[in-house]
Amino acid sequence: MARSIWLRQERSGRGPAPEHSRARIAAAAVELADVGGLDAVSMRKVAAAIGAGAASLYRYVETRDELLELMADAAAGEIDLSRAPSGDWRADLVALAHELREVYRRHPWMLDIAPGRVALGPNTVDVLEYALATMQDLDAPTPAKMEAFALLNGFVALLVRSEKELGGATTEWQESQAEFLASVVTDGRHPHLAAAFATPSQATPAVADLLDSVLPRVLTGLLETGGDRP
Amino acid sequence: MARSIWLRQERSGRGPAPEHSRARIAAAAVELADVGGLDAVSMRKVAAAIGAGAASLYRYVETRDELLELMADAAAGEIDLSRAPSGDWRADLVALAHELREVYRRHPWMLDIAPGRVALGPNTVDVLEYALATMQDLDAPTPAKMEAFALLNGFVALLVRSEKELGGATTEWQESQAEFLASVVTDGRHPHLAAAFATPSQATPAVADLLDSVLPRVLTGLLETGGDRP
DNA sequence: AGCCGACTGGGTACGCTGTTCGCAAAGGAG
DNA sequence: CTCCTTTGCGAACAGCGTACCCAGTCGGCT
Repeated sequence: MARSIWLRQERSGRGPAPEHSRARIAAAAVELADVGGLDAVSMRKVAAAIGAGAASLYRYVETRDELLELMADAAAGEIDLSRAPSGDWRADLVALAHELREVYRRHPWMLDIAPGRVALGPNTVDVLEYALATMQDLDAPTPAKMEAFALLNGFVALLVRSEKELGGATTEWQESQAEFLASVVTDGRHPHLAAAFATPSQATPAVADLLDSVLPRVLTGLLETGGDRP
Repeated sequence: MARSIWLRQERSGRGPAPEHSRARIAAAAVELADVGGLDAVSMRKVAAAIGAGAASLYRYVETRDELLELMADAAAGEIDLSRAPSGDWRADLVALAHELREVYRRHPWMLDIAPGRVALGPNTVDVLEYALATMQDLDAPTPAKMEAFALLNGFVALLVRSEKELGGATTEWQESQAEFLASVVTDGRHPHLAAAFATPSQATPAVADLLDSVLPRVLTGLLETGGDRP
């Protein structure tokens, strides 16, 4: 069984010192991904970015997936955990969600990484520790707290994903999607969908910030088993 | 701009009749993915599965992504939409979520496809139409209903993802993750995490079915703007 | 009836990918 | 000073998505 990259030390003592560092490699990879998406993160390109040969990268990382782990954890490291928990766990978690959202916005490729494997590294674990600290006075079973954290993460990812799809420049792909949708709307067999598109975008309330409106409700529902009402 | 595959007709009239069909191709690709994941869905393998040359696939599909669209829509077609809306939109949406979850469970590769591009095809659009029909008596702005559907989808995906990670056979990767976690727990700098793992899994309530417990709350929060309470 | 032109199937090839292997060079430990 | 571990990396391999081109096939028009 292969040990996690975080359990292998960077320097092995003997032999020549490595010319690069995990941090530098991760930074280079993140930069590439920020510009060209995850597809731009190939072993050859990352190696070239730090001025190394492609095969040399494998001295630092066992597979490409491990490189992605490095990147994800580097991104998690951007979250500011210095603010002490206020005592209001709901507010603290929502604040954490905001912070997380900024990370997702800065590094959209995280959306293509996160779903698959959660991949905890040192920084990710620190974030989890912070979330648990936030909930320390809350009387809820530990698994529920874990689920709450996972849900928070997934919820934020979902939000950023949809805001990336809706807003922003209209891609060619979106246009062809819209064209198909138009043909569906006019085929007569989808009345509700047609009605939905007939309304003149009735004063769209600027997509209320679901982070502040819905997330607290979700967390409450998940963590406060007390006074349940249907 | 390239037209959506759903706007191009399968048969072009002139010339020899195609030897295969989109449905057959999609079915073969789905079968491959069910067994070996999305990685097993290569143009060459799919082509071989239907007894064709690799290059021939491009007569039916413009890119591999379009093939994935075919697959996703085929999966969406497995959802049973025959039950008429009951009048209780919440119950109907939860039932739809259950149906959706079965699809995700049957076709885990959907989890690696859905996040990126929502990719509406004929079947997907039918599901959306059904969801809207379910909410027709509900007095909420159309965009909110759309968000609710997207959220429902994302929520189900999130759930299936976590149940796939937690349950099931312990992979080698999970073991190395656990090993790292153990080292973190014992390093003394993560007290809350340590405490979380110290509790003897206190009567884990079998991960209550979040679909029935949390989803209705989320939907309520999103769609019922009335009597708001902090 | 015959032919033209549009269409399908698919072999081949290109550039890219992740990864492995083997070897030369380098430097700490004894 | 020597030995042995470790590093860097050129070359190679299998597999990928995709473009190109040619041969063969058939529908529609004349």
